[in-house]
Amino acid sequence: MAEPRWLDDDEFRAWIGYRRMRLLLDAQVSQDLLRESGLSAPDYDVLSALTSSEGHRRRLTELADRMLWSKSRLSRHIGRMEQRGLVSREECESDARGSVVALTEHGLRTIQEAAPRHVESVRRHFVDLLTSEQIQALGGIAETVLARLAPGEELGR
Amino acid sequence: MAEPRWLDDDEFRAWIGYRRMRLLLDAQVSQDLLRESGLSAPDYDVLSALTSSEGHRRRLTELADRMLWSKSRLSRHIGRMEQRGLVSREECESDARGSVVALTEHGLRTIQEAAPRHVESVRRHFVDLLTSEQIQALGGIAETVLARLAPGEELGR
DNA sequence: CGGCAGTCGTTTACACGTCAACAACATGGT
DNA sequence: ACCATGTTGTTGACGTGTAAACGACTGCCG
Repeated sequence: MAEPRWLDDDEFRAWIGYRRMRLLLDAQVSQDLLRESGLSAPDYDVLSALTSSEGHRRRLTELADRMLWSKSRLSRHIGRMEQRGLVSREECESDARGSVVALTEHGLRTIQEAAPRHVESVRRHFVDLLTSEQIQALGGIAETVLARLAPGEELGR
Repeated sequence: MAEPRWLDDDEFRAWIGYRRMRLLLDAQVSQDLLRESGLSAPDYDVLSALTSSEGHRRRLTELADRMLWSKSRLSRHIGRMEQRGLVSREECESDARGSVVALTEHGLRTIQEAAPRHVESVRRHFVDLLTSEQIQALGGIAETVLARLAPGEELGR
């Protein structure tokens, strides 16, 4: 095998820094979320995706695709969240195989209370530490990398 | 609760972009690693940390601290890697409670063959897509965020 | 219509991580 | 030397992710 192009110092710093940031930042934000709102990060993602869906409900496969989760994973997770009363399963009218996942009243209140604290946590450990130039740079970096990994995806609100 | 400072468009783009990049980039790089070298990302991290240790061996707790892993996780993972002949456990001379984890001949060959392919994968999906300004910016971002989460850590080679 | 490839969601078996408890040992003060 | 306290690495119980197989159902083509 030909000698590869090893990473130079800047590249190494960026890659290792990214990996370490990913480890610590996600752990910290998840911990805050769990302590302050009783939600795991995946819980929050599910509730968040449902909140921004029409009628606060969505087909299981649609939801899985949107979240980039496997159907299996989502099915299991929805089962657990259903036990806790955060979401509910409904039959799909147009397809007898299908399931529709819906936000419950309790789930809605939970995400509404969790969201502001979560935003504060993200600010505390991340956004507020960076300059607006850095924020823009990171947005551009993510966009570039994702354009290759997930063509045709938008980072819309 | 007072109305929180919601994220503006740039901040939202950076945060969501980061989260989605983390999801897809790590999945892609891990998949390459497993297909090309038969190693999981955690496997690679362990081998990598051992390779850059004196004598290709290290106390279990030291290794766990360095990797930011729990001792439990490392102990279990070392057990599995031992089964595959990648590492071996030795008794510690200076502390009868202790274990020393050592790279085997097979483990060394494996990481040496895996490294160039892994670097190529990181380049393909990440480093080579970015300008040197973006690489430097990301290094700075990670450094800033980590300074708060892991005070007194260095991103040394 | 009838049949059949394909999709939907669930489930089974397994891999892997965490937390808490544990035995074995180290360490420091008296 | 002795005991209290803390550390080390492993383990059991558990929660959660994946891959593959599955039954139920759809939709299309002959």
